Amino acid sequence: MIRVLIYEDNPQLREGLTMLIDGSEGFNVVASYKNCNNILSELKTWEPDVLLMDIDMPGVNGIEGLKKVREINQEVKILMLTVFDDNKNVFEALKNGANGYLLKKTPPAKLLEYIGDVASGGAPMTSSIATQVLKMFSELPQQSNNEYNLSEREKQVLQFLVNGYSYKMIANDMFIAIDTVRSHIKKIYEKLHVNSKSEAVAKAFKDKLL
Amino acid sequence: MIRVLIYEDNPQLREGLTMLIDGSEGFNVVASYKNCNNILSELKTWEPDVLLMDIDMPGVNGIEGLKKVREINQEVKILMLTVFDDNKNVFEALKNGANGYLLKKTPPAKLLEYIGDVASGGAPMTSSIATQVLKMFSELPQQSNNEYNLSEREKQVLQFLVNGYSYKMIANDMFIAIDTVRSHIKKIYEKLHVNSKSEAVAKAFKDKLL
DNA sequence: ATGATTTTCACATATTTATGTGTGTTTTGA
DNA sequence: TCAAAACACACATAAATATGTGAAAATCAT
Repeated sequence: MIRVLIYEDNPQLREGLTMLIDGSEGFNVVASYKNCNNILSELKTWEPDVLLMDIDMPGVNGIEGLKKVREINQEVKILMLTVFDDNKNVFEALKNGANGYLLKKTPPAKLLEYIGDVASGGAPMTSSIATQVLKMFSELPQQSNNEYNLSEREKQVLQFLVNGYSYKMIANDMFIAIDTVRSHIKKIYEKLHVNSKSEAVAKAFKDKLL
Repeated sequence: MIRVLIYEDNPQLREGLTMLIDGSEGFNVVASYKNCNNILSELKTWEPDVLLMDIDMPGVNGIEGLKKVREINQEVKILMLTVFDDNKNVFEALKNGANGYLLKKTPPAKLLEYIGDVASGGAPMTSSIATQVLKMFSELPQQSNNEYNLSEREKQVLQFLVNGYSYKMIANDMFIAIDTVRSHIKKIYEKLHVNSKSEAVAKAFKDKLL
């Protein structure tokens, strides 16, 4: 028996969801609320397996509710529900540990399947949500093949620079003379086409050199 | 009629997939290959709607094949197939524009459904793949709430620092005296708890301040 | 084996940066 | 309206950085 707790501000939809889920074999709606203002205590009371959480709710919205729950409970599965596949919210929800993300227009049969999925450790997403997730991934900065041919020693020095070390500190930590540090850094600047420490550091971050 | 092109090195599986898909209403396997060494010309020849691409293949592997295709073609839908849900490969594939990611153990009926999904613009993923994707998201660095209370002017100056400007250049571009730049920077260092330009730049990147 | 690259160090110097201590306006929030 | 920031500027000085030139050992690749 999968214990489901529902957060949904629209009374009709809340009722509908409850009827649908509660009326199905193996599912049990333990409670439903119109906002998640008291979500933490409610969670403790009902000990659900799955949370169905609307995104757009007055008061504490779904994302905030999600965060609150995840601060104290990593176990309960959380399925986000939304009308629109709003890019920003999807991203926020997934980052904060939602287990799945469904559009409200998902057909009832699918919805039950998804709830079962998530309860058993899966991560259901409607197709359109998954499309967005993939788009986000493909928009991630490509691991730059930027090949500056830094030597091992030069990479080490650059790492120190990134960590905010002065020449003196680098010399100490690497057991070499400060003039050697200088010459390494001069070479690094040549290879990176920069001419200051901060530019080198910036480039190291931008191009993920380390 | 959905035109499917298959890349799979295992002959049994290749045959099996072809039989299954070709024998189904609305699907047509235009060709199948055991590696993607000549994928670009084959793509041109067959003009498929969907590419079924195995990840682990001798010669050019699936990820490489994917990259090759996406360099010249953003239209064709690409479904990655794999035995294991290997974290690294999933990530690489999604970053490089795969449209979906399936485990080979996916039941035939589901497989056909997924191919149909992807052909119509969806992004099918098996539940276990989706779980991994979500895990990656939740492991992304949280958008730092780091509130250093930098003033507008200070943010501008920091931006210049990140871009490798010297005090002199900043003074020029901001139409203020170099001593003013100094005092801004001193304040910035206080707020960021650093005491050098490169540390400030590094912190700006790490904490995504700009 | 040997030419190329890397790593190491030295000396010199101009520029930039970091830090301290002030002084004054202007903006902003309580 | 009044204190607290923010913004602007000045002068001074020690420290760090950037740049040049040169050169010897160690390591690598063909």
